[in-house]
Amino acid sequence: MSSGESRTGGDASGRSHAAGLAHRVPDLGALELLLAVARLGSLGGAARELGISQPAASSRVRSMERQLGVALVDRSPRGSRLTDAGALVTDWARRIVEAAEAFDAGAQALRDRRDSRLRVAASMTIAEYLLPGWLVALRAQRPDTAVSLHAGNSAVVAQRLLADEADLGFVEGVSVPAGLDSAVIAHDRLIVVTAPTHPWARRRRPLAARELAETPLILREKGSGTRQVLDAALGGLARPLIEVSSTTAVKAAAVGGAGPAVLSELALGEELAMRRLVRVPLDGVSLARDLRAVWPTGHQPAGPARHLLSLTRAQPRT
Amino acid sequence: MSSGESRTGGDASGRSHAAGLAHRVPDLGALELLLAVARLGSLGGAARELGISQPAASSRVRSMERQLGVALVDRSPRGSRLTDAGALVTDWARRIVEAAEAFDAGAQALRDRRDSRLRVAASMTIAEYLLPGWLVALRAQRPDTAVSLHAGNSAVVAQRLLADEADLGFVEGVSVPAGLDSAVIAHDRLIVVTAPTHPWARRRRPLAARELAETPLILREKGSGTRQVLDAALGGLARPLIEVSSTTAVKAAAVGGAGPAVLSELALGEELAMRRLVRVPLDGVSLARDLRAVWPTGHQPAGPARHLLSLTRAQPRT
DNA sequence: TGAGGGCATAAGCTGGGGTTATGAGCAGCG
DNA sequence: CGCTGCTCATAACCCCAGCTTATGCCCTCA
Repeated sequence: MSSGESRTGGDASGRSHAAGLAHRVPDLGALELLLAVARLGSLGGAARELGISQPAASSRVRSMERQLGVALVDRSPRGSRLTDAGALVTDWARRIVEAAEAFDAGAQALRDRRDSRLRVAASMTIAEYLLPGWLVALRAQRPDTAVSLHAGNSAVVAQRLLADEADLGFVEGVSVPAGLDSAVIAHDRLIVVTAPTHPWARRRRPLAARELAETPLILREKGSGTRQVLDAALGGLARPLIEVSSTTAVKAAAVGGAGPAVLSELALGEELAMRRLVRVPLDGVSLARDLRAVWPTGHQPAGPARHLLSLTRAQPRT
Repeated sequence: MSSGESRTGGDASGRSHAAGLAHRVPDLGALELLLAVARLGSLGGAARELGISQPAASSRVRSMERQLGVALVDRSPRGSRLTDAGALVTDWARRIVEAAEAFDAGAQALRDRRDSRLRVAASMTIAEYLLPGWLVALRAQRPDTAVSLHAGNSAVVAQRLLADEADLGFVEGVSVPAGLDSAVIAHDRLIVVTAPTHPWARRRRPLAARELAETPLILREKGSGTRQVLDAALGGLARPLIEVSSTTAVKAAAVGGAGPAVLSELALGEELAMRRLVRVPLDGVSLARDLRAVWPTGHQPAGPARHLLSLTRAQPRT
């Protein structure tokens, strides 16, 4: 423990800010409560909706205000309305709660494995970024559909479908595995990104295919959908600088300045918006790829599978 | 209680699922812990990083696994690695934690009001959707910059800047208030959306400007940036079906099927992706608008203001 | 074979969040 | 004009989730 003590003083380098997040952000229950208050205009009403007592709600909101150092609701003898700051906080809180809903829907699908009526197999990128949203939507419309989820690469997805261990699959590879029918549900594109400090970040002239092929890149492992597409586009030439097994690890390496990386734009929303990574324009190579729903040839999706499929269509191009 | 029971049937309805979210989703502390375990490959290491004891970390992860009904980490005598399911869960968890970081950065800015070195005034849409991300990035680069935030419409932003109550402003209106210099930092667009059940959702032919002007719409109140742009584009003709004072309320009404709504595409990411709302193509009207940073004429942003400004540039068009 | 890192178990404390019971401010109505 | 009904606040009490320290086992490596 003494070693622990001695370290504590240093306050964990740059990460000290993130460390106490949980102490500075109200917990999910409190945020849900705040949303309910916003919607219903009354502490007591919100309490009833969440199945707790009115004093509990009152004290919880109060302690949230103390924690944030900001008045969130105007209490009056005939109801409670959000303050200006409260409205803003509530909007930010909603993002957390929505992320939590997606988490919940996903986690439920990982658990339900046994008796589920709809068994889904999906590639990692889709399972990470798209599926939770679909599951939330599905649950909203058909709350009683138990879904199970298995994530793996294209080969695994195909295998599970053909072994009747899954009813519906999603793949992101460049080709559709044999024995499966498919429908395109969205378009994705791989993009080249670097840390803002990298020389390429300031390039104006688009990168040529050859340059990309000749430069060592941070990449997903061979066999991943992302890698397949890139190799195909470059003619199998992609040179790995580092090879890692998750999108997250690729991003971490790129943000850390290890070098240029190639990633699905699906995975890069936040990083691009916050400029932790910047996109490098590319010329002469098309890294577009289709995201597809797949199912065993002949077995048109029906029932819950068909319903989920209908939710995934027409991903808008913003 | 009994009275509570009887009422519950009424409006809770679809929302019943959301009620217990906090019981089904691990709290932020647990999620942070999971991320640390993923990054460090060891429970004890993660515990040290978060400043808690190793048994605390162990038990916390265990109870998280119990709660989710899924094994998340493979413990071995020489470290812990995520299981496949654990990797997926961790990725979903990261979204929650990121939303929480944005929340925290925003909340901090609402609190710091007093002694802050950088005072920001922003329009609602920007404060809601863009600013928290910028603040997170700013904090990552300059952890000691205390920022304060005041949200209001363009007029309020201008007033605060001119009264030297703010150092930097952000507006979304159609024109730049007098006395201010500005720089375009991003492009936004208003779009027409309806619930998927609305007849317009199935339209193939784009909507003409006249049709839009003649149809009663769910709108933000007069004076809001959104409304200004729409009125300008239609020649002051927009007919309100319902007028509400927050983006959220507009979305809620639209999702509920009250009618078509006009909203910033910034506000609609989730809703479009999950198809709670669908976009109606529009023809002959340009609802594009610039988002601008503004400051008192002559007072070029310097110091922290300049730095924040540099983070906001070049919002990528996806 | 002993040192060290990693995880688990056990026993005990603390506090946040819950409950019930009660009071007080304000609106609307017979 | 005072009752009824809605709101929120305060007080006193309880419980358990999550923390701590102390310990032990397992495995690896020098």
